[in-house]
Amino acid sequence: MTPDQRLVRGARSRKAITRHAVDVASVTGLNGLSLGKLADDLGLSKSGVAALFRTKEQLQLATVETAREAFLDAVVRPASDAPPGVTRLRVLIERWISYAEQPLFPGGCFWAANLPEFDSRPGPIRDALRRQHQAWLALLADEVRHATDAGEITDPDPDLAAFRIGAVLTAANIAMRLDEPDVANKVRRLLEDFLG
Amino acid sequence: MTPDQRLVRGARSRKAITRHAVDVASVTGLNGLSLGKLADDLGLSKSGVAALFRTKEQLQLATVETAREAFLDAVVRPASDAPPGVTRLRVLIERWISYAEQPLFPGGCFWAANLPEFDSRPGPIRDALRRQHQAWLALLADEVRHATDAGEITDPDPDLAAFRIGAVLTAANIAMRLDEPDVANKVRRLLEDFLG
DNA sequence: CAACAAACCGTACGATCGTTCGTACATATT
DNA sequence: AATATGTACGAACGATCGTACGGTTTGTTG
Repeated sequence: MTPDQRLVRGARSRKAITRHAVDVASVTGLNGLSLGKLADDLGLSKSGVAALFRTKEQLQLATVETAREAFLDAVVRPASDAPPGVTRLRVLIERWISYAEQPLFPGGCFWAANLPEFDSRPGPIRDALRRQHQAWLALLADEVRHATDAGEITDPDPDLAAFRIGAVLTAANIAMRLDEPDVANKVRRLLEDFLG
Repeated sequence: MTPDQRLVRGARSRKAITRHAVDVASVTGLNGLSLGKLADDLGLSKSGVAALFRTKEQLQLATVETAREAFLDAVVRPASDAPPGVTRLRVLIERWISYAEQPLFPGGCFWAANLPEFDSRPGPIRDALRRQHQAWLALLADEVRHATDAGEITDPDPDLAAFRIGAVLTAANIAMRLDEPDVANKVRRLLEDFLG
């Protein structure tokens, strides 16, 4: 069962395209993507790009998925080395701040950039973005739960705590994008206040 | 000095167009605006709309300004009846929740929808949106300052408090747009916890 | 009355968009 | 060896975009 090299090639091309599309979409939004632009940027033909994803919406969906993988690699996976509870929570937050401060994507947080554009437009793209957003909040909530179970902190509503953490982080992303000073420390103070 | 009726007419037309443009932009974003679409929606000609605003960017800027006025009418001005400090802060927050829950604009908060789209794109639109965003946070901070000066609450950093309130509110807007349940009460609990 | 200005329209322009079709080539399958 | 599949391309399509020009109508100013 040797792998089909045609499919391997295709998968590699798709990945290269969506990885670049993530960068573009973090600035211009998923709607700002254009097949011609992407093709030009990568030295491909427009029809070639269009053929790999049968429609633009599928390109956008694949882009969303690629963004998720990059986010997991940069933020979530590194934190899984830390012990559950408050310390892992701290690593997650610290990683997220780096993710926004030395931007993994040139436009900052991918979801902060694209959720507002699609949250009022029903369809598979909104569904995918919402699913990922909820997964991120659920991850935070789980860690808060761990922390309360271990007695590290006391919090009556882990879901609410996760909502609050997520709110501060995405607000921090906007503030950084608007070139406001000292945002990272602002966030650290707010969240340390919460964890202490 | 009777007013020039031609200019009056023009101003009224511009207002009608930008008021509709605000609604559209709250869903599709300011980039999703199109002269042809706006003209069709309002029964005008594309070239007529284009002539009233000399360029699309100026239409977008006028749209941003119209959104600001509508926001002031719906959220800020009603709260100015309440006495400064905690109670006015409460009215502001309650008004903002209504503003997002029974949306003044069909796509929810105008700035939550458009700031992420322009925060990485230098230019007059980003500048205008940022100015308004900062004015909103400054308003919240001023009210927090009033409250601490009056001894109603104790808070070492009103700017940080405003950042926190704004963060929770915009996160609430997203959550509502994603059809999550009971968001308003979530927010009320978080902010009451802060004000109490 | 003459000159001007603004609102508004119809038309047309170049550009860009997503999509489709036919084709060439490499790889798998039978 | 014959057939099918997937990548990639060039060319062309209809649609839509922002903008520009000329002309008509209505109101203002000299």
